[in-house]
Amino acid sequence: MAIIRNTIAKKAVFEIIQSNSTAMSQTEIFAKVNNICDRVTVYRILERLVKEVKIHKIVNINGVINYAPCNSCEHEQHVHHDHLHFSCTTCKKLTCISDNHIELNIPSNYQVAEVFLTVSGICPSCITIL
Amino acid sequence: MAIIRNTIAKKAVFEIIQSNSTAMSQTEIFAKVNNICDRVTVYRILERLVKEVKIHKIVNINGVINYAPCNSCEHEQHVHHDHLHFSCTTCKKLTCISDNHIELNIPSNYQVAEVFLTVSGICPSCITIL
DNA sequence: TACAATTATGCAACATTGTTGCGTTTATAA
DNA sequence: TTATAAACGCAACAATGTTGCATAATTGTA
Repeated sequence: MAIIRNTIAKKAVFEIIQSNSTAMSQTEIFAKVNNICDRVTVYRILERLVKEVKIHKIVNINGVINYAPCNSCEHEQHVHHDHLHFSCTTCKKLTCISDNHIELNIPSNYQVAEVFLTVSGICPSCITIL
Repeated sequence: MAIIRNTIAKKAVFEIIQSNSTAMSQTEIFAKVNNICDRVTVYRILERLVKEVKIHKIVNINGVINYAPCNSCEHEQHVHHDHLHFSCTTCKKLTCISDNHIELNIPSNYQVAEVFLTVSGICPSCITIL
């Protein structure tokens, strides 16, 4: 069985993700990590944090993978029934919005793992700039 | 005003997308195009078809952009309230599933453009293989 | 405290996906 | 048939993500 290590770089990456109000891409995270570790290491740390269910992956509308802390993930199924992601087409930021209910109507021969509800548009701060 | 041309390559790409049961990536489409045109041309054709609202873009859970025909897109707002995308983690195929209702509860200071509802998991054909 | 085991890292190289510039070709309207 | 703008090919580039392998670091155990 694998022993999980809590390294300096891993702690730093997790801290960065947790303290940010929006989801972050690997590029953004690496920029904030201040050369504490290699680019590849960031990828590997993110992979581990996802596996440990400390963060989760969200794809924004451009196809860039973003990471957000898993605060409200108490349920083992990891299905976010009240969780929505807003993907801003202007600043490309990905924001989590709670209190959204989804009713799924999927044929029973599909095995559902995760539900991603992403809304594209313009976020409040970009609207005010316009 | 731009004149839209219906070239051989464009017709071929559209035909490929329409005749496939699942959404397709640029790579898959290019593979089926049989060297009728360049890789870059496929990208440009896809871009045009999206602009003409003949196909639409969907991002699968890996971040790869997929394209599907726009059959049920009658409404100009282009918001799919009854449309869901199933992203298979095994075969990576993206399938459209209808008859799903989403109730959105987004703060009014956000300007919504499109809604993407993607469900990851295992599709029927991959379940039977397992 | 020192050591062994194995997890984690750095570096280099590569793979995939998508984009841009520019000169040439081609479809369409007149 | 021809002019013109749209579409294309090619080459080069950019961004994002992955893999292999040798080295470093952490943690449990002696």
